[in-house]
Amino acid sequence: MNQGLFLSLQERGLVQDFVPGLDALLEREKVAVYAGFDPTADSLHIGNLVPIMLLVHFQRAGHRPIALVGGATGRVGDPTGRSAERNVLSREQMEHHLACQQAQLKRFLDFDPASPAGARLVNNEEWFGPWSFLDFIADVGRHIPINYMLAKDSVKLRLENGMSFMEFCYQLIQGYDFVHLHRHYGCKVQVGGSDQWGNITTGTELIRRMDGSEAWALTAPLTKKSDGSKFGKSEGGNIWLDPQKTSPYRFYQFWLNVSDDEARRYLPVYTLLSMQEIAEAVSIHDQAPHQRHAQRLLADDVTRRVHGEQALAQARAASDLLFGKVSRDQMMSLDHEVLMQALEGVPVHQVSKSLLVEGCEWVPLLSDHSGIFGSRSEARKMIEGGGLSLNREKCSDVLARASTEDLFAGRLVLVQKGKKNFHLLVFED
RNA sequence: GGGGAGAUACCAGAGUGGCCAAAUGGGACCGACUGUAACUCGGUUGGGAAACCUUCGGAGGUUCGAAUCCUCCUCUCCCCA
Repeated sequence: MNQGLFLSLQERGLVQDFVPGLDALLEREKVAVYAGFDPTADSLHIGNLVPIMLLVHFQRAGHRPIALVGGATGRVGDPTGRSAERNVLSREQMEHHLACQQAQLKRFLDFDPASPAGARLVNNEEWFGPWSFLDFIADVGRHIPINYMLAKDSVKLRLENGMSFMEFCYQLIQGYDFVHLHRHYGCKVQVGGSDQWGNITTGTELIRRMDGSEAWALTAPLTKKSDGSKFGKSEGGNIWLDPQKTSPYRFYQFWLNVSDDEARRYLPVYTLLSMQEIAEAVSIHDQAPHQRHAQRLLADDVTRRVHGEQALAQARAASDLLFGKVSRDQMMSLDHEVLMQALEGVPVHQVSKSLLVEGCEWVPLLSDHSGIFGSRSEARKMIEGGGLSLNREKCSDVLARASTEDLFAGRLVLVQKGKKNFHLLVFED
């Protein structure tokens, strides 16, 4: 616990690059530290979690975090890691995105204005909004050599295929954010993902040239999955923090499904557990890898922090229902409310109850009537292959007919296509 | 502007008059195994219970019969100006 913040971040695998002297600075004084967030979507996603966790660690060590949402930078567009110019968002869209992201950030950081380490939330639109282009190039542009800007990877890589002047200027905009925060909030450190290194150092460079003052930077390694594929995506796309976009159940499942190796690496990065606690957990995990102790710990911790205790409980209940050893009878006896919560996010298909009375066969019911299967053959083949379960009981008879006995809660049937694809069939009057 | 090659299912890619709903590989999905894993193995991958129907860039044509031959059109790639 007495270990310095910097060393502890290093130990957790949160340090990729840093400006020398940062270590000493953090021991010497309490500073303000900022991280920026791009308003490209109406929710943050788990890729944003790393810079957020960095800010959290800083705050816990008594430093003041500043979360910057990029109203201005969002209008320009960061060229980093992009091969083509991206679409520009409308102003209304961006306002909406910013508001959503701000609300999410408040879950992680303590914004108590009375505390010396109370977090601040700023929008760079505030200082860029009223500024004219001429003023900007006169006040800021004169201080930076174009060779310096051209040398950045984000620019170099794009010179071949061309990039707009707007995107070229991006690093200056972000760089000036740092200058502004340095002047008005005494911000001395910027943190971000390692892809932001170029943009961040433009900021420290500007501070040096414009104010003759020193500033520091720290970047965290970009999280990569062990197979090298991109982190934060699943079948359904990005894993968002917004429960409307990624249900707590999906979110929980994402973490629960990471590999052993990933779980080991993610625990220090995405949770606040001490290294000792993590070491103990990993040791328990290694004794019985199939129990996936590490994944459970990770999923519990992250889901709890992002979605809260209640959502976590529901996500776990849903996981038990869908993957646990819940039999048909047990399921039938479950409380309707609990069940519906557990099944939140499962696609719902409505069909007429009259089909049931007629004793309709399952095959047309699951294809023509509900659209769960694209065609009858597909449904039939799935049944023949043993891949269909109704209410967690395998259905192997192609000619089976639906009856009222198959319903739970009077009107529902849980259809399971293979192991992981669930659909809820609702019989309407 | 001139010459050549090509367009086949989710992708890649065989097939050049009937045996073609179309080889093979990849992907995807399912099953067994398993840890809601990896690996491996097996299956499925246009519709239809079936007869059979609709598909091989588009539109016509030849033929008993066309992915396959002919005509036109659209698009792609390559070479020469």
